[in-house]
Amino acid sequence: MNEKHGPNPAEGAATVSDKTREALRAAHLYYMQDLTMDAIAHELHTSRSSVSRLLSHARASGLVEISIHSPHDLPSRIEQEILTRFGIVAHVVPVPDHASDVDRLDRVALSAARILGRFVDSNQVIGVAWGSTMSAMSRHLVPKSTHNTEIVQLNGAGNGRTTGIVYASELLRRFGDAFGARVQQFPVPAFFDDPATRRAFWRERSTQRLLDLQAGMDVAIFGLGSPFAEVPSHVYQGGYLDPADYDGLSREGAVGDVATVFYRADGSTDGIALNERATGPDFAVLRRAPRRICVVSGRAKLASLRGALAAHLITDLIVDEGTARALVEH
Amino acid sequence: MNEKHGPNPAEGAATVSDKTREALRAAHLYYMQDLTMDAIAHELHTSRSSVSRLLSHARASGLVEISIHSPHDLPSRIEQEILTRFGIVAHVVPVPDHASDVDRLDRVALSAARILGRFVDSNQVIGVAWGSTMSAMSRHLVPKSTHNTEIVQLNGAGNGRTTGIVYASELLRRFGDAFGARVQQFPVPAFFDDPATRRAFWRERSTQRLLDLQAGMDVAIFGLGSPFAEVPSHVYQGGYLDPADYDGLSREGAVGDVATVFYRADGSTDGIALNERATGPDFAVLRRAPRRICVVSGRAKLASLRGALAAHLITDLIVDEGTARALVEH
DNA sequence: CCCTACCTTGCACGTTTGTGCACGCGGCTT
DNA sequence: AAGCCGCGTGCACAAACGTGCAAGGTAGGG
Repeated sequence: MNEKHGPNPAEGAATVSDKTREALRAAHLYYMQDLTMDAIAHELHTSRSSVSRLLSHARASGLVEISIHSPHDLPSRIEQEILTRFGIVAHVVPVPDHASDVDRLDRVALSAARILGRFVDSNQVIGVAWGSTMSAMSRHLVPKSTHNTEIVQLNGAGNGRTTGIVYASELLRRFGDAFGARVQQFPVPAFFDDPATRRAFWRERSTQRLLDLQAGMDVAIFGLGSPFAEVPSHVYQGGYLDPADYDGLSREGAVGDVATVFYRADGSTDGIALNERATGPDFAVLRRAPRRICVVSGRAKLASLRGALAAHLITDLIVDEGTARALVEH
Repeated sequence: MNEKHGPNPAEGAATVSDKTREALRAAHLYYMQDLTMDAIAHELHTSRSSVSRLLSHARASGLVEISIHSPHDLPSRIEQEILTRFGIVAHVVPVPDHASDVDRLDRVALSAARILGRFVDSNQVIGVAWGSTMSAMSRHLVPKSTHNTEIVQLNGAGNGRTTGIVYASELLRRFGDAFGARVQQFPVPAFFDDPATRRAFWRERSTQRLLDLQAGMDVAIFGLGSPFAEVPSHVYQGGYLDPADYDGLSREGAVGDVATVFYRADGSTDGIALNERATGPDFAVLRRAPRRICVVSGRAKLASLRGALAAHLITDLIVDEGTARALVEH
């Protein structure tokens, strides 16, 4: 309801850098020297609670980075298997089999958000799709300061009448904030009603500028849609598609989509009529990005995932354990 | 009450890798997904205490790595200053000014041990000196598995009648264990009584082999001795040097030593008689190592540090804050 | 086969850490 | 000037965590 903007340039500049400096020192003392927060509070002439908060801040703002290395002599069997079978790097997120789908998605998204920092760097163009997975991720991003990096929206988000999902602009803004990057919105609906409108729009110079950015992406980040799964992705709930569309997709054998562009189990897209109205990048464009990070959770998306792999859309996969296991089981 | 779930009824060799695997999973759940230990215990079908121990193991064995990045737009003033003034990379360890010398040394050593992992890698020869600083470090090393790496003792350690300091062999063994590296002992006293003995010994083929290794070091790690400080380094306490030696050092203007080799404030070593009997590598040899990591704590070693800098012995410095500050103050 | 020594586990307790709340200090508005 | 508002602080309590200890289980040797 309220805007929490407030860089506060007046006295904020000194304060914020001061706080960071203290947080840095607290982090050193806590993580490098194993002091208790009490001891740190004493050294910093403040209270223990403030130290607790300072350390929270240090973690949340990426001053402290916690990474997990599996020893080289003990590689994850599944990740190894995925690498040899599909030629992509997998990050398998451990989630118990009995977890609910929403739990699973949250936990995968949280892990993904924390891994993401490794892929993002200065002077990059980063494409971000839009969906429930990306939305969950956006809430947990660990900031990392970069220069001259741009966040580009990959597909339109249509109007805002969604089911509690944050709007695309909010999502993009979170990515931009986390990395100190400029954000390029793509103010179009998820699907045009008429292919002709799309084509016309695509000829606009402002659209062209954005498409050019997309074509030069260094990193793309996206989830997968799976239109015929028991729990359809949220793109299919917002009223973006009507029964006729579904019939069409079904007839054409579509098994999933990436940023509103649909594909079949073998990765092909030709002849899927709905794609003429979609707003996401053509796969040929998408594949020009050297790193293409896909975040998936839930066995319901297995068919989608297989299709996306067949289409070579993925170079790095972040996936829950159950789905990963199902993927490598023949 | 227990043993409700026996995953591996028959086992033995698998237990250690099993434990690591579990620790890895626990670490993922704890550090990437922010679950509580309780929740993890439930997912792993064990008790909370076991999870606590599992996570301790994960940290202690280097499965989990915690690093601290100061943001690029907020570099530590002191580290920056040292870089421009001396051309070396400094890691300043925050320690309150009122800390005792032993505290200071412990805390710097702890930090240094945790930073060390960044410098160690496979297929390297790593020279390690011997002293109270290195001893303290050795107790906190974070394991990192490497292949074909060797730890080489830089200077002799004499007999074992030391003041509660672990013997050199123990110290070296700890380094070797931490990195899965072979250890090359150097079974000689810290100082020979007679320069001729040293020269003779140096001609031995077994000694030559070790000297060759030293000459090909990739990394050297050492503390600094400061013979004339209020609290002399432990090399000067073990009865290695007698009053005549001290007189000689004093006359020659020695301000410190690296691995038993003494130098003056300007970094020169020529004409310091004691060096003829020392067992550490000549500075010309030492300087062939591309990375030379020096760990220092306490203002008492400031003169030593200045001399070592003048001699260009250091490429990476790990130092407590007070000493760092004193170093850059003119 | 049994015994012993060692290792692992879970429990119980004390310590350490996270967080809602009330207070106090500016700054900004009226 | 007064008052409101936002922010940071410390307190107090609850939650989470670490660890000594004793019970049980395993391996290895007699």
